[in-house]
Amino acid sequence: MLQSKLFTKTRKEAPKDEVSKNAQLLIRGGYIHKEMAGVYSYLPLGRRVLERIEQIVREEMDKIGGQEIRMATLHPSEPWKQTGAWDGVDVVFKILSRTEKEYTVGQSEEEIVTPIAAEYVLSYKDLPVVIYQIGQKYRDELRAKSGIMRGREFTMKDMYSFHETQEDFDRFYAQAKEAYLRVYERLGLVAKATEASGGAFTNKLSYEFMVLTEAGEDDILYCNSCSYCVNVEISDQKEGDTCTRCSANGVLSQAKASEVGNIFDLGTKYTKDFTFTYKNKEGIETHPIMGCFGIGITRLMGVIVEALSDDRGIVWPESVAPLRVHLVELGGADNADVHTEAAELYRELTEAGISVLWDDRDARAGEKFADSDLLGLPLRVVVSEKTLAAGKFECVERASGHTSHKSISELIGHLTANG
RNA sequence: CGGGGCGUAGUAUACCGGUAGUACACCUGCUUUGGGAGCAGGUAGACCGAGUCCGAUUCUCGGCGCCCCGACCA
Repeated sequence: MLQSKLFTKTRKEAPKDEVSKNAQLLIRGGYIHKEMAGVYSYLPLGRRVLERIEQIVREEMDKIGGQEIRMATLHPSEPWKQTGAWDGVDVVFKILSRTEKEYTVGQSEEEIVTPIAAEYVLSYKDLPVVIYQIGQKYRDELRAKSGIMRGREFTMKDMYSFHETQEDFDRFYAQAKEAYLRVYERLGLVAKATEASGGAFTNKLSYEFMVLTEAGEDDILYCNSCSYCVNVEISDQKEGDTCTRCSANGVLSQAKASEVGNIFDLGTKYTKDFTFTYKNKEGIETHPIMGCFGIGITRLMGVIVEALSDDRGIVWPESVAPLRVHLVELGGADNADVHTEAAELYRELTEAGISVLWDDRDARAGEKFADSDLLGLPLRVVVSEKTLAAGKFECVERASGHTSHKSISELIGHLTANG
């Protein structure tokens, strides 16, 4: 990708109506565009990041048997009235058509997925079923805030599972928990599986997956010795208390965190609402047990920026960076050899399957470096008169600042070995 | 939804009851070239409506929008 052709530009200053770090940096970098409070469009670089996050989530969901679907965005009001959400859940958007017919858009999609599953699950032999989608969600929040971390429109992976027995549900629930932790690890985040309230339909606990960040909206208590972590909303303990779950007498610390996923036992709430039954081994109509598993894709993107950026800009982990290499050509407009060398490097890297943003603009070094820091691609490779003379390119890792000098073959070897 | 704040070029800001200045960005030219360059010239702006006033971007009221705190977030 040529930076001179990229239609977005960086800017020095963030718009004054954005206070959150994630929105400031993402707008300055040209990753996103604000449409209105809580609603953002994702521009070429931002879209690439989202797609990479989605792909990691997709791979991990597929590994535990998830089958991806895509549900409708526009929904009839009837199923929402059937479950009580139309009048009972105040974040549900209500749309009135010109013929006065009522519609809504999904804020979570039990109302849509349950009837779909019911159509195909007729026998205990058809269970379990695990289906998910990655798509837009809409919530009529009274107040959007924190940039892309809490909007009225956002991207979520929502997965639903249907089971014959509680034991089978519990087995899958444990698998899902592990899959979630793998997702966050691959994204370069440290997430804690946090005990939280189970919501409206169960007395059981649920897990929220929390990433420690000052930008978060939740407060959690976590043990410094074991993996125990709990949302303060449901905890009767406090900071400094001894952890009751671990054998090592760990101490609880309190911290701000952002919820980037949750997994719920829905019991038979929805399968009963939609009279979804299957015939069990005895031939008796039975309601499946249902689970719901969410991951906030756009929120994850915001959390990654919040958690990993520094005072010069964004620092993308290798796993989600929009492109791997920022090829920065210095003085190429006045030195044809530099430009030719940069073009050659661009060609070879691209042919080796490595994604490259080539800063081929006629701009000064300071501006290019500042832009490079802001955009936050993992590896900057500089081509200039200096590097031509040295016969090696200057390679700087964005995250660590570590600098090395490599030939084309060394660079490609390095990137393909770690790719 | 309660409370607070803010709406001036693409972005960030200044001043002002007499129609607006600066910086960056953008366009033209020259110089410069390893950490957001310099000079010269240029394009571009008062959220909407009503009121007060000879005159409103400025004051008042209403609307809309945006931000923050809180509440809310099955």
